[in-house]
Amino acid sequence: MARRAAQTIRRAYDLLFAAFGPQGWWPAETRDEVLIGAVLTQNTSWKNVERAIRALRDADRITLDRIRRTPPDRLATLIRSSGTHRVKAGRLRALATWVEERFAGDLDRLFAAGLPAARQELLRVPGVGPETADAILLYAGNLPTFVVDAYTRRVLRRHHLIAASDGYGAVQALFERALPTVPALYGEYHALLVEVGKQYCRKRARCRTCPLATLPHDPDL
DNA sequence: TGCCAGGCCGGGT
DNA sequence: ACCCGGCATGGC
Repeated sequence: MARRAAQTIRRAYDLLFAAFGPQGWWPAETRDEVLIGAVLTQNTSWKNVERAIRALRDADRITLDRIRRTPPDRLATLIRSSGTHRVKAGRLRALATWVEERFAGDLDRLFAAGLPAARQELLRVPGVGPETADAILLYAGNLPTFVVDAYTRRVLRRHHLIAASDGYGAVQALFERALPTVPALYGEYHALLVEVGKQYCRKRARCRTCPLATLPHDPDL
């Protein structure tokens, strides 16, 4: 039961890693960029986020400190390609302001609190939900918290490892019980799930040739 | 050509 | 405690 699910989770990692190799996530050059990208990619394809990141970089505003001091309208215009840009401009400013005021702009102070304290604090920032918080903690802070996103759910659902009604915490706990507590492993696994989701879960027909097709699954889920 | 993407929030039941 | 609409651009 739970034992079997854990084995499947570990087996799936091996299959995905064999198929795709190391992903080297998060795609960012600095820790600030991880936080920025984590907000920008909310319900948005990474492709559109890349444009926004590029615009921020070209405008020399790709740090939390510069974002905090950019007028909301100006910021919204720069990140327009990421969709829901006025909402995200506000969220970026809220996050940047919070890091400055609460930690004097030093992310080390946030991450030094460790889990679960840093997570609980992050979740109080408006615009930061569970996935965004976990992405920040894992990829910028190197803290072992598993990131659960829409692809993760879809893949696990398809392989009967979760129920449709399972919440974020339940899915996360499944991974964290099945795997050794290693941030690099969590990070690699999440990236692999996104990759397999993008390539094989969008169209039902592709499901057949997915690296995970040898595991029990249902393409209709 | 609609539908959806690496969510989150607020209001209504 | 769930459920739903809003946010919004660009790609397939």
